[in-house]
Amino acid sequence: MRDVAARAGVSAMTVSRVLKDERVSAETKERVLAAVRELGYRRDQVARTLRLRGPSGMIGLVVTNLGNPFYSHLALGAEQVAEERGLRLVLGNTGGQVRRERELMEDLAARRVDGIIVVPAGTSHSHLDAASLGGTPVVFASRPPAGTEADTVLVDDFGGARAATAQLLTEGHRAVGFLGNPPALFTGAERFRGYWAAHEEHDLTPREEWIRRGPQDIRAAEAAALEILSGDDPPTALFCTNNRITLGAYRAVRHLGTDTALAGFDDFEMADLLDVPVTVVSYDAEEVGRQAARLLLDRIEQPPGTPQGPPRRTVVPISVVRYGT
Amino acid sequence: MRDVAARAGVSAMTVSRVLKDERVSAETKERVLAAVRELGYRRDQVARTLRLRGPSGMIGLVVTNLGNPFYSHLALGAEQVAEERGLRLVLGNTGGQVRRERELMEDLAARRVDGIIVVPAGTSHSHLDAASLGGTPVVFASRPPAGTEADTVLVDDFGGARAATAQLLTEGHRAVGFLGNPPALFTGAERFRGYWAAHEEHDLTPREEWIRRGPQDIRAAEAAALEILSGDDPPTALFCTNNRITLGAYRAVRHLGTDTALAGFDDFEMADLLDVPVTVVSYDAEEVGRQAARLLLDRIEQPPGTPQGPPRRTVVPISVVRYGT
DNA sequence: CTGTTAGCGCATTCAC
DNA sequence: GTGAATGCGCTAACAG
Repeated sequence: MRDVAARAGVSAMTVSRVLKDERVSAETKERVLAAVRELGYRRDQVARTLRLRGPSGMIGLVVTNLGNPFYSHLALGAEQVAEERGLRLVLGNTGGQVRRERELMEDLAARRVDGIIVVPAGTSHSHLDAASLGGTPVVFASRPPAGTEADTVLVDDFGGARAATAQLLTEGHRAVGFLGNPPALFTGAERFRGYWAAHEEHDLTPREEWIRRGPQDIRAAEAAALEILSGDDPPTALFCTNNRITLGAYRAVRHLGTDTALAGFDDFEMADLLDVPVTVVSYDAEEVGRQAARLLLDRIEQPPGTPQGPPRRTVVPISVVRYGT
Repeated sequence: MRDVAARAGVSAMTVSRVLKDERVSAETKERVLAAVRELGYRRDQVARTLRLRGPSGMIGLVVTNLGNPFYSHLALGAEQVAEERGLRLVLGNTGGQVRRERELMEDLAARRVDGIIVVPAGTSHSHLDAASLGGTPVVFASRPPAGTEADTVLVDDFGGARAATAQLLTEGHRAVGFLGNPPALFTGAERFRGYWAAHEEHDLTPREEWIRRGPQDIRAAEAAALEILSGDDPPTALFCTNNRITLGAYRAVRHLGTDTALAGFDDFEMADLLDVPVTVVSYDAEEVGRQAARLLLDRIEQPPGTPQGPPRRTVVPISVVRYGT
């Protein structure tokens, strides 16, 4: 900046003003801009952030597994909103490890990110509290905070699971199995609740033999589905809590050649091409990211000193789509 | 830091030393660490980066579309390697717009990222040159630089397309259509070259009517495939340049009920469950990100003053997988 | 409209 | 082993 100033025959302060587009004579401005171009000068964001003692222009995004399309779409949505404000996204992948999560949050706070969106990993989230992070605002996505309070964006897990299960029941199925995430996961618990609620509303009680709350990947889901469907008196339909599991179940159904109906959380490409009827809970993963970013920006753009409002919570709606015959 | 120093009854300098684990008496160290804990002190990365005049501990990743699984896996791979070195990833999504790309690169350089991995958007990349970015090292991923030189990681586009096409020809097909990206895209051009080369090696020349070099998404690909397959003397197989297009082609084949064989770049879930034979070019997208990050780290960790070696180029291998009957 | 002074939070250099 | 001065690059606040 000094170099630019020297070349333009002005003080550093004037250069700073030109770059900020403050009141400077047109002529001086021209000279300074010329010098900037000639020297290929670029204002240093790091020094700027330090001096301004304020926003770094970056927001953190901490997810459990970027390889999962849900999270990459969430990231995309958050990026879109951040981009509109000229904010950059700093990414962290925890792999579901609480320790990594804690380190990441600390590191992001130390980098003075303006706020953090996090898909929390563990079951206790006191280390994700804004206060313990030097006041960095935090928004939870996909799973709600436990042991702290914060803005949150959720998917309608309960409603989606209930509606999809209800769809099967309405079609006449009376024996609907459940294949899905462990109950320790918020989404797993909610989706199971939905599955159960739909049954209650039809005055039915699911049979324990038809329920598997463990499988996490396609292979495990396939194995579990094979087991359920090979039992005596197998269910005529299966509800699956995510698309990996639905795929596993489909493999099993296809393998056995039964005409088991499937319903599952998460839409997927090709769902309409399977040769068994599939009901799917569809929602906009990008929208989860967008809403999270918006909640965060609302906090960030709050003038300092303003009393903080209570935590807000939004829910991204789902729709049930029925494919196949 | 001053607060911590005061509380521990030492100077700020000593606190700095403790945090860097330099020679400090064990007793002092203990007192300082206690003060750090009590005050919840966290060393400011921004000030640190400014003072050290060096590494910010962040690397930039600029991709065209994070919603595409290829890029999100690339990001995941890059994150893995960065994570090992304690580096954070700063993400930018260009949507394929050169203008956004230029702005992003500028911004990242201004933030003093240690280096940038970029999937370039346009056809001329002089604005992506390290020199024009204040010396920030740049690595190209998936597409090579044009109009500048830089380290690059590519997928074996040519080899993959050739091998997959050859597979079809070896199975006896003599009429193989081509469905794919426009030739302006590096990958599109390379994959077309591969398709063509396989034919030459079999002393064949593909017919123009079987070639569509435009479709970019599933719908367009489906339409194009329907067109080709509905013509007189349609091909008995199709080579598709990416998984979106393969899916579109599959829809068309399924719709028409022909027994057209398919081959395509990119593996995808369920490829083995389709009811037509599918040959797929499989590769590790995460590995592209990992290798890009490694090339970048090699540059970054080069002690300043060391003469820069020539640009390096690595190619991620592919394998051909045949599914179905 | 423009320049000068001072300091953001930290770490390097030199003293002690 | 520890402390005091100095400056990284930039910009508020206050002159002029």
